[in-house]
Order: sequence, then structure tokens, then C-alpha cells
Amino acid sequence: MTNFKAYLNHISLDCVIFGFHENQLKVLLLQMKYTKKWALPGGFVKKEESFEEAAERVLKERTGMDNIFLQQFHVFSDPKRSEMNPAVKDLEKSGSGEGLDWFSQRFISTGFYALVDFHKVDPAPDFFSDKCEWKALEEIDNLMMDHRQILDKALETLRLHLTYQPIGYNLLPKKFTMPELQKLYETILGKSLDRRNFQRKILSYKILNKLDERKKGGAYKAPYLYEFNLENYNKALKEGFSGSW
Amino acid sequence: MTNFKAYLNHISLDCVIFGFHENQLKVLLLQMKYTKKWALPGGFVKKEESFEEAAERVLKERTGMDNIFLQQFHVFSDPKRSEMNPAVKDLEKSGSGEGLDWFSQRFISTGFYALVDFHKVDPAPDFFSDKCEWKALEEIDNLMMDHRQILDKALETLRLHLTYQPIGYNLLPKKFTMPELQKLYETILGKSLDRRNFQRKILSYKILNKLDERKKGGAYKAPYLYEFNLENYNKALKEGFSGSW
DNA sequence: TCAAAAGTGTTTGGTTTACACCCATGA
DNA sequence: TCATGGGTGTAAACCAAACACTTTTGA
Repeated sequence: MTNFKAYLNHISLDCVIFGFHENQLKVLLLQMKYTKKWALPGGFVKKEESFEEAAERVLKERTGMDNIFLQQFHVFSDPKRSEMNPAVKDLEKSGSGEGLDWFSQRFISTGFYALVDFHKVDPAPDFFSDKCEWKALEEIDNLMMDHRQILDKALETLRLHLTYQPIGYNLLPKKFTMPELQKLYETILGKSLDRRNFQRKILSYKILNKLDERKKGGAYKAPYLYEFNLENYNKALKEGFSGSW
Repeated sequence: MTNFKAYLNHISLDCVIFGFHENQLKVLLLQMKYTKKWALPGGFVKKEESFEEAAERVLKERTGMDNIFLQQFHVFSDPKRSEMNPAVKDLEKSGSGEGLDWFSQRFISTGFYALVDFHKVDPAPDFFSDKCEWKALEEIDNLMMDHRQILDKALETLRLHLTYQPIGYNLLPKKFTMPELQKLYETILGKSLDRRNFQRKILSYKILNKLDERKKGGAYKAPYLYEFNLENYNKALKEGFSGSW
């Protein structure tokens, strides 16, 4: 990451990495070394790389994972967005003048959102950060540059996609319970849903297999476990479905 | 357009300009001077400009119009997409070596779609084209580079937006008939709809004002004219609505 | 006067919503 | 034994799909 010659000028990307844990939607964030501001994991695009490849590279570096569900959602091109780039300040403070020119330029950033299984992620900070952590949506605050705006747009997109695509496969572990799936939907949509109606509707899509197992360990009555029926799930993804929540 | 120093390297945008005429969805295309291939109107981004501003500039130059409904929909970043840029060939043939370096570089293009009132457009070719014409979707063929892919993605996006936004205001003249509006929806969706159910549904959104006038001149029974109720239309745009067609 | 397009209304079936009861579990 | 969460069912309200009849117009 010291040889910026390999990368395209002016071009960056930022990833909003969503995970689901303890009934909360969480986002993987980095804390910048000097300004202590929080940032979305981002990166640059090599001269012979597509944006999607670059995003996969960033995802791999920050999470250790391959084959992540990834979707571009918006380009952020306001010329003013680069003016407050704290990497510039970080570099000045650190004394390492290297890269100052690079980070002082205008960046046009393409936003990607990613959906991952929380438990499979091994968070790793990058060169400019000393922390890489999951943050629940409500805890998020004081993001650098326009990253709050990028996050909000990602959420909005996720919400839209939820109404015509069965999202969930990428965010949940292989086996999960109906209440867990419902909480996921409720978190993304920001509203609560009727337990019984939710179950009926999601089952009507035929994208789930009900297992004989139940989830043990929790308090109260043990809920059944489900898994996605990949065949039908992929069919539904392709065809789209006009469900509304 | 000869001083490329004012523009950001590697970065371009392409506009899919939709219009509606004679019951057909049409797209404004340019024909390249030498290769005779058809192309989407595109342009570059100035160093102090947002993409949206650049797109408005391109729209203004090609259509003569301001205040066009504009929406970015995807970034096309495959490194191979630039390999077949016919502008390079055009410049070679034309003998004017100027700009060859510029057009030989890799371009990452952001796609915008625009919705305009067909009758208000005054099509103007650009420096590299000698024709600027409306083409119905079925006539379109032999587009340069990946422009067919860009067009298809624009259509797909338009279709998606149609199901949660009342599109139409930007594509139709101020006064229009119900059959015209229906034809627009049918063209975008690529399927036919029941006349009576369509009318009931669209009226239920309360975004139209029925006028006392009827459209004269046509054969057969004269249909009523409608106009959009801007207040309710904008409300509906903001809130989104979960209609399905 | 008739074919084609437009205005309007009704029936039917499915989906969504709202709500109630019973079961299992750990405290 | 009871509070809490989970499994399952049903009636009512609403919406969408299918369909028919009448009116207007130019040829």
C-alpha cells in the first residue's frame, strides 16, 4: 500500500459490510490511527482491475473472507467530499510524508455493500487504522468524511432490495431459527412485524427447509432450526418476487 | 472538448435518455462519424464537478434541455470495456492525432438514465458523431463498446423503480390520456395490462387530475385528458409505494 | 351501421391483517 | 407455577384478476 503507482488516480471505493449478531444489524468499521474517527473499510482500484475485483480484495483483507455477497449501490462524487479527508491529517501527524500527495487528491468513491456471516469474519485493521470492529447501527457516530451518508444510502438500498429479494442467506449462519430471521428483517426495515404473519409469508416463498432439530440452550421453548433451500432460494433471487413487508 | 486537461482521467459517464413517442419507448443515440456505430451520449467529468453536474452538462448539450430527471444506476468498470473504443479508430482515420492518447486510456463509466418529454428535445450530435436520433428499443442494434449492456441495465433499473415510484411525469407531456399512460407502463414493463384494472389502480394513488377536456383529433371515442397532481405526486415519490404491476 | 377504442362496474379468489389459544422451558 | 417466548390456526378486511356492457367516433 505504499506504491500508489499501481492504482488509478481519483478513484476509491468504500464497503459497508453488514453482519447480524445478537439480534442486531452491525457494520464493520475501522478507527483511524490519529484522528480516531471511524471509517468504512475502503480501498483503491488497480490499473488492471474491475471495481468488483477491487472490492473483493478489500473485503478479503479486512475480513479474511472470500466469496462474499457484494453489490455496488452508488457513486459519491461531490468534489467537496475529499476536502475533509483525515488521512491527510494522519499522515502529517505521523511525519511520514509519503502518500500525502496521494491522499490530498480528489476521490470519487463507489459504495459497495456486503452481507456476511458475522461469525466467519476475522476483523483486521488496515495501515491507517488501529482498530477494526463491529458496531451496531445505533452506536455508530462520528464517521469520517461522508461515510455516514454512504452508510445511510447502503441501508436504504438494502431495504429496497429486501422487498424484492429474499435477503438473509448471506447474513445468517447455516442453521437459524424463525425468530432470528424475523429479527433480521425487523432490523433492516426498522419496524416490528407480526410473528405469525411473518412465518406464513416467508414459508410461502418455499425458500426454507424446516429441520427436525431445535435450538437448544436458550431459555423458554426451543425454536425449530431452518436452513435455506438453495435451489429455490436462487430461483427466487433470479425471478425476483413482489413481496412487500 | 479539445482541452482534455480540464477533465479527470479514466472517468466517463454515459446517459440513457428515455423518451416516449408514438406509443414507443425511445432512446436518444448518436452515430459515430467514421465507424457508424451507434452510441449513448456520454461525456467526461471536469476536475471540480460532481458526476451529476457533468451529466446535466451532457444532457443540456445533446437535448438543449435543463432540469432533466436524472438518476445514476451503475458503474461499468471492466478493464476490457475500453479496449474496443471506436473513438480511437475514428481519430486515427480522421488524421487528427489530437485526443488519441486521451481516448486510448481505460475509462470507467457511470451510467445515468434520464427521463424527458420527447417533444421538448432538440437533438444535437457531438464532435464525434454526425447524427443524433431517437431510436425505438426494437430498432437498437450495433451499439459501440458495452453500450448495449449499459442500456439493458438502465431498462432493468427503470423497471424496478416503476414498481415503487410513479414514473411518468417526466416522460409524458403535461396533458395526456389514460391509454397513453398505460402504454408507457406496458412498454417499460414489457407486458400488457388490463385496461380497467390499470385505470383503477393508477387513480387510487391520487396522483392524477382528471381534466374536463378530451383529446380530440384521434379516431374513435375521444379519451379524457389527465395531468399529474404535483403535490400528491411528489408525496408519493418521497414515501415510495409498494405497488406491483 | 359497424368496427375499434374508451368509459364504467361487478364478481371472484387470493393475500394480508388482526387476533387467540396452547405448548415448552427455566427461574 | 408462572412469566416468557414459540408453535399453530382462523375470521375479517382488503386488494387484485378476470371479465361485460355501454358509449362515442370515423369510415
